[in-house]
Amino acid sequence: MGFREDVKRIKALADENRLAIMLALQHGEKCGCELLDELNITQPTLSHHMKILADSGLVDYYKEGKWMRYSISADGVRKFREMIASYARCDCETDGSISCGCEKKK
Amino acid sequence: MGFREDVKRIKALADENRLAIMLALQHGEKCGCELLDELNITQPTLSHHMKILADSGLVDYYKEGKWMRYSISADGVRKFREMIASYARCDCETDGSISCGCEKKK
DNA sequence: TTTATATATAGACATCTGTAAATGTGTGCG
DNA sequence: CGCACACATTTACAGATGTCTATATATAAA
Repeated sequence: MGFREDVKRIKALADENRLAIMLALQHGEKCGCELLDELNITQPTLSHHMKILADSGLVDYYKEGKWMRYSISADGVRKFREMIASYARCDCETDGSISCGCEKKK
Repeated sequence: MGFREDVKRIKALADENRLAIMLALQHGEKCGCELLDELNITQPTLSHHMKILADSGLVDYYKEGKWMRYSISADGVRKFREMIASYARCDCETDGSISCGCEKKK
């Protein structure tokens, strides 16, 4: 029972501004100042959100001159969706190959 | 730009106990007292979490005698994953049929 | 009816979270 | 160098969230 890391990653997406950022990045790389133009938040707040998204693995980044270039991590979003699917699924979707150690009681 | 409802649904999954509950329900219906045995929380706290999961649409429920029977909502988890995928995806995964009104600036 | 069981609600409280103002760091230009 | 721009960090604070205790409601059994 160690869901802490998954909770942290899910929380990365559990914010209106961070959802808007994910959409804004879906058509390619952008720098912080471009994102700032699209969101009604201050620069420190954006910096805060980008750190959370980057830490979660959903967003990649690199520095170019004085700009930070942000982009969606293809691998990050794929793994994220797989993680979500491991919790948000029902019995009719399990393939039977996954052991969970559960016992029916009574 | 109204992500409030999506944020609310994502937050429903952003908690360690609620993740544990989703796993506990993956093999079929359970009542509250069964879930209580598996989680180290008090009954009011479980009641609180079940309300959040039910409100999000991830969990179905009905009352039978003095028991509340909880189960994963097949439709709920499917729609949830689709919602997640609309945010957690990259350019290489878009099919081009989705208009977003974005303009390339500069 | 009394008692036990299952669940919900109300209230209090500590912690977490998003936000902005102020400040610091780094880069590039003149 | 001095200055402007892009971004990060620190600090403070209001509001949200998870948790419990206490209490209420509902169902069923004795």
